Parts: sequence; C-alpha cells; structure tokens
Amino acid sequence: MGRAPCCDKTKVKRGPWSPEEDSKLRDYIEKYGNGGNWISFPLKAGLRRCGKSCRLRWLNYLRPNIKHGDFSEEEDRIIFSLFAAIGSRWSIIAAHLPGRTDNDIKNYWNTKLRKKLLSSSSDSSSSAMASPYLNPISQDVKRPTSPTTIPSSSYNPYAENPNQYPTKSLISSINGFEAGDKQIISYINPNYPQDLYLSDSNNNTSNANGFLLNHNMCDQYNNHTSFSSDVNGIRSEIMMKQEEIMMMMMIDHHIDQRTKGYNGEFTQGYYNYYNGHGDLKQMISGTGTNSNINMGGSGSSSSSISNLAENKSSGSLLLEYKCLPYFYS
DNA sequence: AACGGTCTCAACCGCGGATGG
DNA sequence: CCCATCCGCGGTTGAGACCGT
Repeated sequence: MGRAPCCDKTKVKRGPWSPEEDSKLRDYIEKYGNGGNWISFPLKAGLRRCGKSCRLRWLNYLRPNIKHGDFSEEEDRIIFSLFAAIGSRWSIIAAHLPGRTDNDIKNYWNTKLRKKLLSSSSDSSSSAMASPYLNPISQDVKRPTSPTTIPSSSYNPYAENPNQYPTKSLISSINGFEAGDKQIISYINPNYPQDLYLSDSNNNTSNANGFLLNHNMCDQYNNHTSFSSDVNGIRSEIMMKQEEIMMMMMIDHHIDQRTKGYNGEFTQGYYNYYNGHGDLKQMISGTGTNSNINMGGSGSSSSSISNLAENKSSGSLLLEYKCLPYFYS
C-alpha cells in the first residue's frame, strides 16, 4: 500500500501559478505567516492549491530577497567546491549562497555546471576551459600535444568496457563524511598547477591493482620527474569520469585543510589507495586496508591525509592515488 | 516561415526524518 | 514505543522558450 497523497489532486489546481495566485499567497503570508502548517494553508489563504505547492512557490519564488538571474564566478566556485565536498546536498549548498534556493542551484548544476565540468575534463586542449578548478593554471605546465602516443583506450577502462563500471555517483556514497565540510566554502587552490590523468603503472590494463589516478600538485612541472619514472615516463590523458574528478577535488580539499597554516614546501609523498573500494572515509583517515601515505617517497613512513600536516618537510608535494577504476556504493 | 530538436527551470512527486499526541 | 501527520529534501518531469536547419 502506497503513501496517502498529501491532498486530493482532483480538487486542487496544478501547473504554473497565475499573478493573482501569487499575490494572494504573498499577501496572506506577509500578514499572517503560514500559520505553522502548510497543509492547511491554502484553505486559509483562499487558494485552490496543494499546501506543498504553496510552500514551494513561496520558498523558491515569492519570498523576499530571492536572487534570480545568472550565477557569478564566485557562486560557481562555491558550488563546485561544496559539491565536491558534500555531493548533491542542495539545501546545504544553498545555505552558503544568500538569495539562492536549493532548487535554483540544483537546476543550475544539472543544466550548466555539470556540462562545464565535463567539458573541461574532456577538452583539455581547449584554451577556454570552462572550469578554472581543473585547469593547468600555470602557463609553464607542458601538456602533451597528442595524448595518443598510446591508444587512450588502453588507459581507459571505461572506453574498453563501459558497461562494466557502474555510474553511481561516488559522492553519493560518501555522504556523511563531515570533517568540517560545512564550514568550508572554498578549498580549490588555484595556485596548484593541477594535472589529472589516469594510467596504469605497468602500461597494461590487466594490472590487478587497478589504475593510478595521479594528481600533480607540485609547484613546478619538472617536479614530475620521479613520478614520470613511476609510470615509465609515459603520460596519457584521458577523459575522466565526473566522479573521479569530484574525488580528486575532495581529496585536495582535505589536504588543503590539513596543511593550512604551513607555509613551507612539502616532501614528496605518495598516497596509495587501491583496496578501499571507494571508501573515502577510510582513505582519508588511513584506516583502509591498503591506504597510506608514504612520506619521503621511499615508503619509510606511513600515515594518512589526516596526518599530512605533521609529516611536512621541505621539497614538493606529489600525491599519487591508486584506485580501482570503479567504485562501490 | 516552418519544423524538429534541445534546453531551461518551475513545479511535481515521493521518500525519510522530525514531531507530537 | 507506536502511529499519524507534516516538513524538507533531492530526483524527475514537462511546458514553453530557444536554436539550428
């Protein structure tokens, strides 16, 4: 047996609101409020509408100080950052954007920002990449003119067998990860020359350990040297799934948080993650079976992102994420 | 101008959680 | 503790606007 409907659909008006209905709703709320009960509200206000419809109309359109129109760059940045940190919790995101409603932000994400993000990740050669957060910021960053030295499919598990990999959002599987997320408006540090790509350490796709999802956060591109040897000097850019990009953004976020206040440079570190089945909580806390950070590059010390700040020393920071190319919820 | 495809966004739906009797 | 009711949220829909041919 299904849930009882909140009102009799045959007796209420549906669809777009007329100006007369709007003014009735607005006038009544401004005089009396909603009386603490939206279900009985339409009757009192003289509206032939479902109470939920009234509530929605008020919250999303009629209430004062609602901001309509284009989103600013700053708003984009906030949405990207928060989405990376907490996923599609639109009401929380809306709370950080005065005047914007969760519905607005949700629509904006689904129609514009998502595409912006995907196009920026797949079109790395474009000079007009939409997302500033996934760009190689530094002009010094040298990206290969052709990513096809090795056929990209050999590096791209999705291209090889797209049906094998579920598309469920990784972010949705990490809801509940709090760690100060709510206070954080922005974390993406535009000063990092970001460099995302996926490869497998042995140049083949049958590596049981999965693929290396690499993210260079070095100050200078030539700090790639040691990393390049890790992947046999071969780099190949591929189109990353949105979930992967989000994961990178989220990890960056935590690194950034954990290293706040430290002004020096970092030693080289490797963060290996290949057996946690997408559990970022484990990944970040270091409690996963095979998740650890080796600071110093030779595996001498083991830690977690949580402890990164304590392991800082001179040098540059290079993080390497070793991931299965798919995620479980 | 006509048509068809795509996009936008207001509105709807149904679920889970909170609350109160 | 149970149950009914309501609220708030996130996913989805579809009418109308827009765009390309």
